[in-house]
Amino acid sequence: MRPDTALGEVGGSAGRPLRRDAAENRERLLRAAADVFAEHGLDANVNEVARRAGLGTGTLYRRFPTKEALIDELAVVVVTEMAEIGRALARRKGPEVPLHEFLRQCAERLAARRSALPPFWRAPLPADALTELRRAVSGLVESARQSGAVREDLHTSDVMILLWSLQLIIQAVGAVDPDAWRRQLEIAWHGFTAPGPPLAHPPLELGQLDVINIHRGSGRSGRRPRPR
Amino acid sequence: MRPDTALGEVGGSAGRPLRRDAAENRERLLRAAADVFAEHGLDANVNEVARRAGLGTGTLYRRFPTKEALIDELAVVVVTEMAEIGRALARRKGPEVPLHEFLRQCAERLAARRSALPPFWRAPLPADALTELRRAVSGLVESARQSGAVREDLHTSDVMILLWSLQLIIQAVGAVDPDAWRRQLEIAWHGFTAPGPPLAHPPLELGQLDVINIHRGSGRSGRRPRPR
Amino acid sequence: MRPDTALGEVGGSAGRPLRRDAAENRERLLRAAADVFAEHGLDANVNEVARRAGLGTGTLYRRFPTKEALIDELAVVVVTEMAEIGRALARRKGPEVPLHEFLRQCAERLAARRSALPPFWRAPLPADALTELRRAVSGLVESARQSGAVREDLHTSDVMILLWSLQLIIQAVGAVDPDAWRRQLEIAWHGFTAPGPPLAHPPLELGQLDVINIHRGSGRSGRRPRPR
Amino acid sequence: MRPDTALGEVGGSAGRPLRRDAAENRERLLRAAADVFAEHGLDANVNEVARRAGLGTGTLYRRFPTKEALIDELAVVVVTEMAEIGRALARRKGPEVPLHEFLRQCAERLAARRSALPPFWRAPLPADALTELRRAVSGLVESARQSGAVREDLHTSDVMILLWSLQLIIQAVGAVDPDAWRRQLEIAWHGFTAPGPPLAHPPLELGQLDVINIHRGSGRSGRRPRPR
DNA sequence: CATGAATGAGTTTTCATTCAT
DNA sequence: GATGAATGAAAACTCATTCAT
Repeated sequence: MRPDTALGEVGGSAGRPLRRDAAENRERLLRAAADVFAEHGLDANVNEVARRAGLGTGTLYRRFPTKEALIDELAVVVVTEMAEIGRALARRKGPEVPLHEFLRQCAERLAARRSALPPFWRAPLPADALTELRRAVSGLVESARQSGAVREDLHTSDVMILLWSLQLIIQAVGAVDPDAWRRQLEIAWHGFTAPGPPLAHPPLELGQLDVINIHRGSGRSGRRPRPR
Repeated sequence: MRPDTALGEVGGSAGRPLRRDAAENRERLLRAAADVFAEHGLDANVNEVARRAGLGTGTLYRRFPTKEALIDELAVVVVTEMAEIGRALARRKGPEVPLHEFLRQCAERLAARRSALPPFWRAPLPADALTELRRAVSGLVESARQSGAVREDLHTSDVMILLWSLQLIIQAVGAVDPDAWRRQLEIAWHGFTAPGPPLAHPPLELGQLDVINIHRGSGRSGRRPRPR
Repeated sequence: MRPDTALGEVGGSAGRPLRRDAAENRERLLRAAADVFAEHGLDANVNEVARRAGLGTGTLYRRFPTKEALIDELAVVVVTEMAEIGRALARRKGPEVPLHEFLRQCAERLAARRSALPPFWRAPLPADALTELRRAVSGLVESARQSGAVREDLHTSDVMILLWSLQLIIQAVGAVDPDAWRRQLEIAWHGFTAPGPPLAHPPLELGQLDVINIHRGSGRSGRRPRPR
Repeated sequence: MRPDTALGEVGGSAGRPLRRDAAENRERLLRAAADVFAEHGLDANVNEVARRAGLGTGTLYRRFPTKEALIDELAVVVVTEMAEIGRALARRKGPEVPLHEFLRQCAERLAARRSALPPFWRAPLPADALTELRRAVSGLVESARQSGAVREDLHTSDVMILLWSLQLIIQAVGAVDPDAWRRQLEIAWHGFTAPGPPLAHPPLELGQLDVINIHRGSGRSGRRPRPR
């Protein structure tokens, strides 16, 4: 999926420590951050991230202005990936229901990236990334509804919430059963497709998903830069 | 719905120190903790909790030996409440499906306690409380299966996971739409009841729910009590 | 006597931050700690040490992971110095009794370092340092015995205990009479050299000196580092 | 020795908890304090002392206005005991050297009271108690000198310092060898009695022993009462 | 009088962020 | 550009002392 464009060695000529390319450092830091946050939670030490990336603290701060920004970036990576999955499936023609496949592939990616998930809880996510995802999901939901694959009144926000729930399940019990999400997705899909009278309760407005509040970055914790 | 014995108002008109009974202080602290953690997340300052309760830090630490213990207690309150709801419904005879009513009432309680939820994420919860809840849910699932209200292969762990998901939804978007969970529960219930072939994927073992890992309170900071 | 390499002045004229080398900071911290502990005892505030060194608390904790470690290091410096004095005298050829000279020089050093002594009480000292000292003393005692300078049954532990006593005297009354130890050493030396029947009571085993217990730093307070 | 005058039950008539006599409480507290301080050092918690005495904190504070006072009292008990030993021996007629016997009995008492020793380090000791001890020791030294049992120039302060050293030894290694002091006293006594030219260094003035500085109660630590 | 709950300043330690080298 | 030493505010927790019951 998303090509790791920045991963190739860019090399240098001097005999000293090969001038590492900025883009490569960025990748190293993101990978290290994913690991460290997965192990210790978002409270993990930012120096530990730098150390794990084999870089200095200063370098980390050159790439990401704050710990906040680093975490956000991790979340963006995940969300962007899911948006791309959605767009790819929308293009594809075939007999299977793209929405179903989308959920499966997303969960698969989430499970693979399990280490990068803690930040996913963070909200508000950078708006752009979320908007892309929402747009992609909307299209899939629309076409699923039109093909009669899911109930008439299924809403995009219902799918978004399912994604969140799957993410929760993967993060929570993935270590113990990496495939636990499959059963829950199966059940949830039954919920999406089961026939019956319209749902009694209205869906969440999409805009409301922006204010998701899981604590972290809302109830500001952490040092504030020292004024000089 | 069940009087708010655990965290509810404990009398007193206004005056000022109305006779600070130890038990009352405990309640004040739990209420304050619920509020503060809801506002700032579990990283919230413990002194803030004491201040909000109108008590000294030392008093808080007299009741709860550790920040950890305070948080756990908050979670236990919620879990215990749900177990009680389950036991009450199991006793009740009537036409409605107790499991469905159980989920509704639980969600209702969770929504009412929205401010007390952050700690609910914590795991492992003290084992006793969880065991009670699991036992209650098991009974409800069993009878629902036997009455044919839900699919044959619905498992207790599926319901537990749904509870977690509802909790997530309430915590995440409850501020913006306190009733958002109703729709999601409706959909999920359809998933539980929809007819069809057996689920392709096996359920989670109940014991595995114990190792849930959400990273909060693992990346602990601050003093640890001096070992004696 | 021996240049003050360990804690002594480390150059720099006046200006201000003269190039804060890590090693220099370490010395500054040790010197500050010696002073502060001498003034306020081992219960002294660790922040005060940092402040006295003109450094931030964090810097102190970068060099010494724990207050404990800082104190230990101070003790090690003193003990190591005494071991070196012993080794130097063992090499030296001459008419005087090296053991006597050793005691004199040690006391002289202790008196000069009076401000650094509180931690010396701490036990158990890091084993290596103590072992070195014990080995050096053993040699001196042995040769003193063979030359007939001291009684046949003088034991290394007797000398170690005398060192402790001298340290006590210096710490206790040094402020009021910096030379008080001279008289006590003189008396004690008479005790070591006086002829007569063998001592009626057996010496302490050397290993038993390891378990010395003076209670300081056992009644620990404050944060413990987070376990990794 | 010192009769435990206050130990008898004083009894009460009411059916409720026998009104414990104030004097008895005092004794209980002192005994508990000795134990606790011996176990944890002078930094030990004052509540622990009360608990060990089976009394409330308030009761402790009714008997001793501050922790400081409690500690001082413990030291006074020991010093007073030694003064009494001295006076008793001064009265006794016999062939043995009373000073030698005094040191032996003192050490014996110190070893027996090992648990009460930590406070003995404290200085300044309450003046009255020390004065008594000093007076008693002076008499013994004087008569020992006149009988020719010890060197001409032995000074009272030399004996006082020996007492301190013995105390140190007992406290430090008593747990491992309760009789270690016997050998050290033997050696020291040889130092007191060995013939030879006068000591080259002058004795400490007795008054100077008052300013002994072992840290604790000089470099004021601990809470200061909150001004109201 | 005795009790023990309450108090809050003070302690040790952490860690996001800066900046001299 | 990269580094990692330095920083110091903030956090969890303790405990001598007070005082309502």
